[in-house]
Amino acid sequence: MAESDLHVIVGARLRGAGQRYTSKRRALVEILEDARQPLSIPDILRGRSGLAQSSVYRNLAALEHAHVVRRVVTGEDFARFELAEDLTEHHHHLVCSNCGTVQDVMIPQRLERSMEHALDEIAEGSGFTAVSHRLDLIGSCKRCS
Amino acid sequence: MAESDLHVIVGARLRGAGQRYTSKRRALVEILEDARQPLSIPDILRGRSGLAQSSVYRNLAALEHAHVVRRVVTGEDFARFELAEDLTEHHHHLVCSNCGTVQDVMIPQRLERSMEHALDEIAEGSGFTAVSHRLDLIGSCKRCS
DNA sequence: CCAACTATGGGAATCGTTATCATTCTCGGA
DNA sequence: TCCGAGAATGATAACGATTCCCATAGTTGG
Repeated sequence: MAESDLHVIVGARLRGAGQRYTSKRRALVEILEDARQPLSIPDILRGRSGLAQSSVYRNLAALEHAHVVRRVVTGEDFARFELAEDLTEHHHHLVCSNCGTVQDVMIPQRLERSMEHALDEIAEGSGFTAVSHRLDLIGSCKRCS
Repeated sequence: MAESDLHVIVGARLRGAGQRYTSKRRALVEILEDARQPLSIPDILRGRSGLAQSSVYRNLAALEHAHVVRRVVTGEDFARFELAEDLTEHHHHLVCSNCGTVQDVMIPQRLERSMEHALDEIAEGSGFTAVSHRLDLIGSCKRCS
């Protein structure tokens, strides 16, 4: 996806939610785009967003509500955020249970497809309407093991 | 697994961690065993554990450390707990993004196996040592949809 | 029965996250 | 370009789940 396309799409989604696409929010989106893994608020504040902590929280909430970013739950005591999957690519996570870092990973198309198929059946059988799935590997990252 | 076996195993694991298996902790284990889905602390306090809130937290931490219970992260603002998988059965979760409930579900052995195989390869290729995996379906439960 | 140690409960402390509010900025209309 | 309404920002207070602390009660081994 071209750089400009991303901002056009994000802008459209924000306006659709009655929000503006300010320079601060653009900076936030760019920081998330450059990262190769979901970022925590401390990570983002360390970056050069030029945003106050309260604004980072508020803007991430706004972006999440506009389906631009997704909150990733990790078990650490703070949340992590990444761009929504339809702005990047469908992927999963390698979660290090020692240091808490999360690394993006993709799995073979074939497996992804057979998994989705099976999950649809399961959901249906349980009267559950599945919207998405989340597959994380828990273990030790290269640095910790 | 017979009822008594469970308590024998739990007792052994706790003693192995230098802890006692008190009646309060036994009550906690039984509440988790009877539940068909991971329970939150409020859920547990509503039950008849007879435990103070601080003791529930402390005991769940002790049980988690002894590998008797597992903390389930859901994105709600409180955690949920379930018995460790080797005390029950390997399963996954249907997470309702509306009301927050989590329902246990099992997936076909065939898929489970091909998934594990693929995940091992992926982890290895990334220098990651996988210990376990987590597969959740996100969507709307029967009651909410 | 004692002594040492662990568990318990209540409440204070912690810390990530949210809400509040005064100020600043932005966009559209005149 | 200038104005005004509404949105965004930043500093700080409030909130709530979880953890910590400590005095008391219970348990275990000798």
